[in-house]
Amino acid sequence: MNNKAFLMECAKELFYAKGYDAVGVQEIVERAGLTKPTLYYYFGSKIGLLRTLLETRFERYLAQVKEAAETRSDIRGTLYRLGEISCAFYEEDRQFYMLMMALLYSARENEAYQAVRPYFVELYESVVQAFEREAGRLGNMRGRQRQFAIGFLGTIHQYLFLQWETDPEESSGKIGGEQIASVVDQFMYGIFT
Amino acid sequence: MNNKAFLMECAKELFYAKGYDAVGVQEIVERAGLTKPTLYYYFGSKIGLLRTLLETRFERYLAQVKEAAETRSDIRGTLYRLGEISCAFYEEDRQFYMLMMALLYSARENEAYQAVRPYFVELYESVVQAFEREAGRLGNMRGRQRQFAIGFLGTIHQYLFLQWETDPEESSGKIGGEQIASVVDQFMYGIFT
DNA sequence: CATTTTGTATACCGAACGGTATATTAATCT
DNA sequence: AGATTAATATACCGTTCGGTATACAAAATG
Repeated sequence: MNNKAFLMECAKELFYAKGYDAVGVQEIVERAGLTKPTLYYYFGSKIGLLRTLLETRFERYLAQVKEAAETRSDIRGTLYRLGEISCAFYEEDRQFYMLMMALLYSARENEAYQAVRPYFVELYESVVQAFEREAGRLGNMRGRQRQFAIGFLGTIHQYLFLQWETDPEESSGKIGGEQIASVVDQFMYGIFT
Repeated sequence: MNNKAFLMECAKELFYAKGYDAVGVQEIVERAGLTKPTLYYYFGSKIGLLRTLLETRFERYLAQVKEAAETRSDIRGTLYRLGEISCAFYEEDRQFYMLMMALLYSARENEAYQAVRPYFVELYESVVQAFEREAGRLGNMRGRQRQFAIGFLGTIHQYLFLQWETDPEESSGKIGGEQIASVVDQFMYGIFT
């Protein structure tokens, strides 16, 4: 790994562990065994580092979500696919996933929040579109597409959050297709399934 | 309002707006028109201030939740009551509610996270108990009480989060009983209601 | 081989950080 | 009224903050 990628990796670990604001530039470069000017050479600023990190990691996930949301299928298949993609994204780097969530819940005024917001807006809009496209086949949704979209993403996330609380390290293996199906079904048909 | 309460109020606003770590003690006392030793007189430290804030605001909400979770009723009634209490808590002080959520999603190592965690654990356990108590009447839950509890809290929260994104200021009035019922029903019976 | 570009380090900037030793004022108690 | 306690302020501590001016080395380019 070159120094640029290594700085991003170190920064991610520290941002996850302590929160973006609480991590100093000095701390990042020390962990990487480098010095400050090197960081500023590659990223220009601390927020520039975060932006680059988001760009290189979140965009691929977002592209997959968009594709799944636009692909014509039944609603259950689409939701399952979305669940699958999200779980894979979580599995790929649990720390990064949790970092994203933490940033999403930080304050509006915070520059770190402003850096992640566009990604989540796009993510959310993609899922809204999926529900909207299915509106006809799904019966009268009474304009609740937005509620469903945020509800579904929330349900998936809650499930991953529970996984995380139970098993922060990757010790108990990957999340299976059955588990995803169970969560999708709970969302679609409620708790009596 | 006395200076102690005023300091807590100012701190809450700043913690909400910028995040716990990013707010300086100096900043808090400046907003309150006081000085640092006054803050340290009342709270001992910055984290002491946060702890006092949580104690005075979260405990009442938690007590209500516990009572609702322990009161014998049908599952729908219990969930509705929990929804009602959570919405009221949100309405009472939206900034505080969002601050709690932000703290919950901050890093494990962070002292602010460690300060809120016990409250959320208790909250979560209370709801698990409610599901467990209903297990008999609810059919075979296949040990999914925990999944349901976190799923339910997540669904409620997602709804409030959507409210917040749509209308951060309290402009469009209180959340009605119908809306709460709609969310509870979606959780219980899925999206085809 | 000379020059430019890329990558990295030393050493520093002013500002803000959390926290405190000490003094002073205002209120309460005896 | 005198003593005590509660509440507030001035001025300071050492440390760390994000960021930079400058220099130097290695690699690529002519």
